[in-house]
This record gives sequence, structure tokens and C-alpha cells, in this order.
Amino acid sequence: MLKVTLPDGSLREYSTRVRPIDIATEIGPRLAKATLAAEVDGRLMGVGEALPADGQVSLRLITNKDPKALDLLRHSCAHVMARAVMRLFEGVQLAFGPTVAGGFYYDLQMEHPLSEADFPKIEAEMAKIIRENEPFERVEMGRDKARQLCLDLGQTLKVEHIDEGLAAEASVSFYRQGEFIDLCRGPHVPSAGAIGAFKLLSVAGAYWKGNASRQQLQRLYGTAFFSKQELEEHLRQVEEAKRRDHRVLGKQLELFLIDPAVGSGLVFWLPKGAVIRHELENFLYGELIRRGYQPVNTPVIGNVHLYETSGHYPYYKDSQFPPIEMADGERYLLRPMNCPHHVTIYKSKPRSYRDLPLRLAEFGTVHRFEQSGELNGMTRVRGFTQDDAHIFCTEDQVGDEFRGCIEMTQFVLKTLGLDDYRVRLGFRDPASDKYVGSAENWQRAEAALEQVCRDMNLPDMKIERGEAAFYGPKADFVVADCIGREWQLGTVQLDYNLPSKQRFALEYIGADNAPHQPVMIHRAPFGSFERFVGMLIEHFAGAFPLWLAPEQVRVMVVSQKVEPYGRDVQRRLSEAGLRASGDYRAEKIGAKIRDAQLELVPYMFVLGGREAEQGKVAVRDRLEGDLGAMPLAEAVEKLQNEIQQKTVRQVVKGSAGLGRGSAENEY
RNA sequence: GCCAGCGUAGCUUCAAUCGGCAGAGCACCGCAUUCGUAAUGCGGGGGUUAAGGGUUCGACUCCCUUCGCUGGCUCCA
Repeated sequence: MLKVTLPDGSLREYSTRVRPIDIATEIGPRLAKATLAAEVDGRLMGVGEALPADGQVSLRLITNKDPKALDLLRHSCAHVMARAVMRLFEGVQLAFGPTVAGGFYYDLQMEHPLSEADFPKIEAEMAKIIRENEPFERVEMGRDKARQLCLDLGQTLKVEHIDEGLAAEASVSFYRQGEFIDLCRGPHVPSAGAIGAFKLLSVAGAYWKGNASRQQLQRLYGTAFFSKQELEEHLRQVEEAKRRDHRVLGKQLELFLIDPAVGSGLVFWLPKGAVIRHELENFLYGELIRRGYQPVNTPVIGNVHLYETSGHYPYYKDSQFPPIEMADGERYLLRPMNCPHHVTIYKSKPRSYRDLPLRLAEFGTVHRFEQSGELNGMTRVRGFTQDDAHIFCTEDQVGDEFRGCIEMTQFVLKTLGLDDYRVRLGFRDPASDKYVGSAENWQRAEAALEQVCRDMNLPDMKIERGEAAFYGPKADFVVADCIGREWQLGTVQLDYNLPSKQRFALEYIGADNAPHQPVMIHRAPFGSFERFVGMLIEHFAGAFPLWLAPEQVRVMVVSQKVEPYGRDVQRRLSEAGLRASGDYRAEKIGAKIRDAQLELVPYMFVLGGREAEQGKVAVRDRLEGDLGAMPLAEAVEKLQNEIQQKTVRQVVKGSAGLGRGSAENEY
């Protein structure tokens, strides 16, 4: 006897073996038709799999309205895609084909190099498979038999997966659809016809099992939806994300420049971009002072010995610019991190417990030789400036200091209208030997970090093993922008190792008049100005809030007769501390307005004979249009208010399906 | 670094049929126009088609090498 509880609380009893589809049919034929899968005690299964013979289960039927249904559909579409590729090309080896945030992929090993030119015929074959609407049949078998089957099919990658990844499983499952059979945990939609709309997106290389020393496979990306409208909406959102690309906007709006003649990944901040950076720097600087940090400035290169002591040189040798070798044999390294320099300041005199916490802050420029394939606009570069600081404190102070870092981060993000973020805790992988420091130090640091995060009740916190820095555990901030894309910005890291005897041997004299070892906290909550501004460009789509806007107001004259008045107004705006420009070209006012709108200037002051006579300005708001004429002083006050409040006026909300919510499927 | 794709004027707006005269729009410069809330008209300058080599009577176009960029993978102190 099996007792089944449904989500509405009703209870059904069965004395014979039933499948979810039988229960759906019993409830109604429409439901049976719409049911794609079932969730039984929280575990997904296909509609045709038998439920237990007795006991009690809770059952939820999954229709296309269910958020989990889309992943199911996409995974099934991945099978359809693999099947189509196998029909079209010889010798295709299947690897893995999971769903991801915006769709799915399948990793394939095959002779023919796939390119977008192949997409139309693959898509046509997929459409044919979907029209045929064959069912996905689940077949379970013992691992030996499964291994033999994969061997017979020539699927050696699957054989390896059965031997290694699935070594603990007594039996495994396959899904068959016509001539196509694939090792797969499932479940799938009942038949291919459920796939309403799909599209192949791109092809890329991907290493087998994510290991760069193993062979490279071809990864074919696609996406699928229940309806064509949903697919089109998704593609529209992807377009929207592209429209905001900071690399394109950065060039159009003259914010920054990267010139191959100088070097890949080296950023030039153009005048307009530099304004944004300086405003942010000033804002952060003020916050740092308010929170008891002391600004310092330190050299951007240093003797290699320093980084050997810290461990950075040996650990990251390959991703640093090689040392500069001097005639006398001395070697200098372009600094890849600021911490050894701040440690040097700490060590420059004896420290008392009364001096702690010591918080040293520097907008520190560092250089790292990132791999060429990693470089990307401003978000991945070879020279960048971190909003760095190092806190030296006693063990008792760790909690408060760490909390202070997070509070400042929260405050700054909120000011910019970025209130959607999550925290990732990167802990050590105990099996790896890439870390420095004793196991006790690590345990202490991890426990302290986790405790503070739990106390602060941080959103969506997740512990990830193996993601720590080599000297300590870290908390990463992952911020979602207004269209839902996630950006990994800065980190806060706890460090019991650099201060240790084996490294820099830091100490302070305690109340007991004995030396003690301080704890270091590394924090760069916004990562770098390059990455942060890159993210902001995309977040605001180039339309910055007034306090950050490179050009805050543009004076434009209706005819050149009022140019003298215009120049006077512009001068008075500059004197009032506003970033003002003027458009005195012999163009019609409509053209000047259009240009200013396209250049995303927040305010336009339109001046004609009337304004000149009355000493007024006609204020045009980029977002709301003509606000009418008002005395200059009133207009200036309005803008100054908005600047002082750091108002974020433009609120765009959406999701490009590019951020969170990636499925954790290992099909 | 690896896989795949791409590289034409300042422009991530792009054209050039089979290998047959490198051409538009925007921007820029000049002249005219002096205009009231998203494009005034006319004219002009601007190119070693990423660089180098090869095939060919002839190369933007085909082949090779290098550089750069894009999408991924790996990495990310």
C-alpha cells in the first residue's frame, strides 16, 4: 500500500504499483497531458518511472508552469542536439551535457571542427527530431552491463565516467530516443515534442572533466523554451545585455582606452572615465577616513625577496611580469599585491596592543600577467588599482573588524543602487597542498569567518571548499546588476599566515608585556576601480547618476545671438562646482538636444532670447524632458541637491538569464 | 596558454557578385543658415583593406605566419 500526499494536502492510496503519469491521469486528462515530470520527496523523476510499492511519499507533478520544468526541457533539448550532431557527423563521442543559467550545452569529441556555419543544418535536424516527437525512454542496468554497452557504442568517455565518476553506483540509467542512447541520470520530458522553441548559440572549446592537461572537446551551446515568444524574449534580453557592453560604451562615451600598441590589458582612463573614477575614489576615501582607516602610499615595485617571503612570487610566478634584473644581480618585481608593502609599514616600528586595530588603506596599483585569453575590457586586465586595505588586529578584534568591512561594502553598494548581492565563503581544500600555514591556523580562520557571516545573517551565503586564497579563507562579494548579471567584485580575507614566524613574523606587545602575533585582514571589497567601473558602465548602461556623470549639464543656445549669455551661464555653473560644457555650434536646437541625449548628459540648459532677458535657464531633464524655465540659482540648487544625495534615478530591472540560478545538474 | 570565429576610413553601422577601378552612413573640416526641446543644406578631407610572406596577369577576396579582438575552456594572490 502506497500513500501519496499531493501539494494541496490531499491523500491518495494505491495498492498496485503506480507511476506519476497514472496519478495525473486519474486527476484529469488535461493535467496528464501537461505533466512533464514529478517531484517525489524532493527528488525529480520521469512521469513513467514507477513509484515505490508501499510507504508514504509526497508527490508534486511538474508542468511547464513549474520553474524546474525549464531545466528539464533544456536538458532534453541537449539530448536532441547531440542526437542531431551524431546523425550529421561521423565518430561523435559524447561527454557531458548539462543545463546552465541561460540554456544548455553538450561537450562532444569529434573530428569535424564545428562552427556557426554548421548551426543551420544541426538546427534543421533537431527540428526534425522534435517533429517526430519520439519518447525519451529510461533504461536502467547494472554497471558492468552499462560499461559494456558504452564500449559497444564506442563511447569511451562514458566508459571512463562509469569507471571513475560513477564508481560508487551499483546501477546506472540510460535514456533512449530512437537510435540515440545516452548514459544519463535524467529525468527527461516525456517526449521531444515538448520543446517548443530552441536555438544554437555558440561553440567553444572545453577541457574534458575541466582539466587543462586533458584533451579539449567541442562545447556546443544552445537554449530552449516552451514557446517561441519566450525564446524571443530571452534573445531580446541578451541583446539588451550586449547593448550595455562596457567595451562598446566605454569607447562611444570616451571613458577609457586600451591600445594594443601599449599592451593588452593596460587601461587608459580618458578624461570622462577619470572623472567617474575620481568621484568614486573621493567617496570611498571619505568613507575610509570616517571608519578609522589611515591612507598610505607605497612603491609599485619591490625587491623580489619581499614577495618570496610573502609567498606571492613562488605561488604566482607564471602570472606575474618577470622580475627586472639589475646589473648587480638585484631583482625587482612589479608588485602583484599590496599586502607585503603594508606589512613593511606595520613592521617599521614596535606596535602595542593599544595601536590595534591598525587599518592601512591604499588605492594600490598592481600588475599581473594574466593569460592572453583571459583579458576582457576593463573587467580582466594586467594593471589595475585595488581599493585595498590591510587591518592588523588582535584575535579578539577579528569579528568586529570583519563586520566593519562588510558594513562599509553594504553601504557603498547601496549608495550605487546595487542591493542585490551574495557572499561566497572560500575555504581550504584539505586534500590540496597549495596552501601555506598550519592546519590549526586555517581552522581558526575558517571558524571565525563563518561565525561572523552567520551572526550577520548574510544573504545566500555558501561555503565553497578549495576556493580559499593560498594564505587564508575569504568571503567574496558577488553583486547582481540591474539586469541580473552577476559580478564577482572584491573579497575580504582572513590571514593568520603572513603575520606568522615563517612569513613576516609580525608582533605586537600585549597588555601582559609579552609579544603576540596579530591577525591580518585583507580587504578590497570593490576589487579594482577598473572592474568596478566596468560593472557600473553596464549597470547604468552608461547613464551615470548625476554625482558620477562626467558631464553633468550642457548649456546650449538656441541661436548664436545668445552665445554671450550662454558662456556666462556656463562659467557660473563651473564656479558652482558643476561639470558643465557648452554647445555653441551653428546647429538647430533639436540637433544639439539630440546629441546631448545620445551622449547621456543628465541635464541640458536651453538658452534663447527669453532666458537671456530674464536671467533664467530652461532646464531639460534627459529622462523627463522640458522642465520649463527657472532662475539660474534655482536650477543650480536643484542639481547640487541631486549630487549631494547621490540620487540614483534610473531604475531598470530585469534578468538577462545570465546570472544566478544556474542548475546544479550533472547529467 | 588552449579551441573556434573575426579583423575594410575615428565608428562593435557596414558595402564591394566567381579573384577584376576600395564605396556609403555617422563623426570630422569648410561655406551658407541663426533656428525654441531628439538629425538644416551644400561642399571637402580621410584607406599600405591588422602586419608580413606566398599563389596569380591581377588579392579585401585563396594559402601560410604573426599580432589583435570576440565567444568559451583553464586560471584568478
